[in-house]
Amino acid sequence: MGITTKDLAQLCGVSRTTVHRALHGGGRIHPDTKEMILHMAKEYDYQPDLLARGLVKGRTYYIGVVVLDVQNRYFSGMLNTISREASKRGYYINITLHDGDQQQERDQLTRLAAYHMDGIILSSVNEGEAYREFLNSLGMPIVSVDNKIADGIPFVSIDQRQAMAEAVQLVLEKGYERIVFVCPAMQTKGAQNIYVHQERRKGFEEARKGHPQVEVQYLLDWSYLDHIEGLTRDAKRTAFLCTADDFALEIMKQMREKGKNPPVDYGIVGFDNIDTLKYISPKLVTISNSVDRVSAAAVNLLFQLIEGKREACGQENTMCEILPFELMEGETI
Amino acid sequence: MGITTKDLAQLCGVSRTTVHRALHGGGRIHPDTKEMILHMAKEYDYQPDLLARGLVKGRTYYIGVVVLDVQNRYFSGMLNTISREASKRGYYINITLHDGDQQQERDQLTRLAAYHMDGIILSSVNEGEAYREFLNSLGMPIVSVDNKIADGIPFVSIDQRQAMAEAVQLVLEKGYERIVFVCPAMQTKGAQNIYVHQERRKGFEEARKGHPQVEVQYLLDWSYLDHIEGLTRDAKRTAFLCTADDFALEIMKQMREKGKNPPVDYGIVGFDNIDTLKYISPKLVTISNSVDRVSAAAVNLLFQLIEGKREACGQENTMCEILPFELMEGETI
DNA sequence: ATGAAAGCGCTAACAG
DNA sequence: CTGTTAGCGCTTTCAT
Repeated sequence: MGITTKDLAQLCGVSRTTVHRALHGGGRIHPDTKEMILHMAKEYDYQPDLLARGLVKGRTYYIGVVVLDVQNRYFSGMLNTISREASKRGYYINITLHDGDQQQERDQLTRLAAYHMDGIILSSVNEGEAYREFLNSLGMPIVSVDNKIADGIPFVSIDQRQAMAEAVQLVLEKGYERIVFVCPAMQTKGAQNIYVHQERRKGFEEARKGHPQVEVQYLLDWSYLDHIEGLTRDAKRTAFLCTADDFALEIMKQMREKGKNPPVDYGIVGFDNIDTLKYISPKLVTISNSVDRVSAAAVNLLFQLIEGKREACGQENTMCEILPFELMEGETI
Repeated sequence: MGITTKDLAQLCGVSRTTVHRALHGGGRIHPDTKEMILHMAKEYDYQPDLLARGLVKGRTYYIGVVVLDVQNRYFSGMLNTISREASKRGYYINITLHDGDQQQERDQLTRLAAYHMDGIILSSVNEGEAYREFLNSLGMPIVSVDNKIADGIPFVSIDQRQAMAEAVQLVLEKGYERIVFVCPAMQTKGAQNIYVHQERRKGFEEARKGHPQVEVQYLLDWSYLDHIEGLTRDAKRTAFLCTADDFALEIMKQMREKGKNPPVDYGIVGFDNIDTLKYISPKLVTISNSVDRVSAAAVNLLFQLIEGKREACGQENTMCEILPFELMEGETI
């Protein structure tokens, strides 16, 4: 393709080592030689071969990012933040998708390791001890976002349970008599990042305990849209509590077609605060997952691991960061 | 990190070449030796170093994708399609963002070239002869999406002009008396993929020619939202023709706050058919950019260039594909 | 101040 | 059927 250091050396009548010194400033080199070499380098548009450099240096200044899907608003926000944070530090990112497939996630990770990524940010659909072993075997710094994979794997997240509990609190304060908990994601084990949904559900269960007078219904599979209307036919004031904004949007869309809208006909709360919401009316009550902050924190943590060589996968002290969330006001409750 | 072929050779008491043969099946090798080596490879979880392989083979089975931003619905759709199409063929993608910055785009491309990507899919904010030179100097197959960069650079797109012309036709048929052409993207040269907007504008100009009785207004800068209301105060039936759905959504949002909604108070048409629209009511009339088809075609074209070695950057015959678009029915006109 | 030589891990051409 | 050798392009150590 382009010109190599060998070619440059020949053109300048010096050795490759000298060329290297001119380009990187190591050791003593005569100013004139240096200038001449740099001039030639520019002249012939020398570009270092990054594969070769990576091979010998053992680092590539790349961080690998493995997520489910770029089309998901949540992930695309994350990728933007990660990309910018990384490039501030002179790193680039290599984005790959696992599409919710557990094996694909493993494959992507081994490939990224084989390409000598300096670190990994991972939104996993795997978990457990065996997977921890696997991750450790890759021998590279890894930070998990949202998902607690296993003890010893650093992760960054918000307090999902607490967030959901506050949502429940809000709904109860408004006097709703029936809560429908919507979480179809749990059905497809492995095809979603189910950990966060599990946590949200736990938060829900804890919060409802103190309020036995409130009726609770669950919609836990992908046919949830078929049951929405039946649940809003009687006089009981009903609120839908969804573990993701997407579910809430689908419900609102379907109800609107029947001429029913929140907060008059029913109440509804989402989760994540995806930015599609800014175009939606009425404004959905939701919880901001603070994707920017979570992503930025993940990058920071990863760089500590990479550069400070802070025990990447220490068994004892799981490094994790729990960040604040925010209950977003809206018009649907 | 892991084990190398050298280690394996030592462990098995053979040469590295034999190990290589066992793993890749070239040449004659004794079945027993092969089995033994493969067994050992599994045992010690051998993973080839992809940097080293790329260095020697000159190919990485990676294609680089350079786009403005992942958060833009249009690009995220594109990335999903490209990723899936590529992995069907055993390739992976390396996604990088240029954030609308012309220099950053160049930098990303040179870096991707330095990493020996086998090909590039590019949504550019650059254009012209000088840039063509630059792209050619990279010496790798490149396909541009949407944007005709220069003669000789293959590209894939829909017929933007024709699409916009049809939108104009539709608006006129509905009897609107004033058309407001909304295209703030043109203002920030270099910060958007302005080529497509230019084309759309040309399509608009051509289509309006035959209809001098219709009043035409332009909103061509980012303060467009400030002028919306003034344009809908009189009795004239007004339609907004936007060069992107995002602009249309912003307008609808603002108007809704004033209690005005399409199609009663005004008409509005978007462009791109981003998938956020499915949650929006009333349903926006728009033009489907067929992002899936465009992306898939781009990947196909790129693979023809990569594998068939079809003249990557032939001056004479620009390889381009113009795909069909679709005018999407809706309720806002 | 400069150069020679070795090596990263893999592949490929040529011997035996 | 197997091994030896050379080389991808870069960095690094040790000599001069």
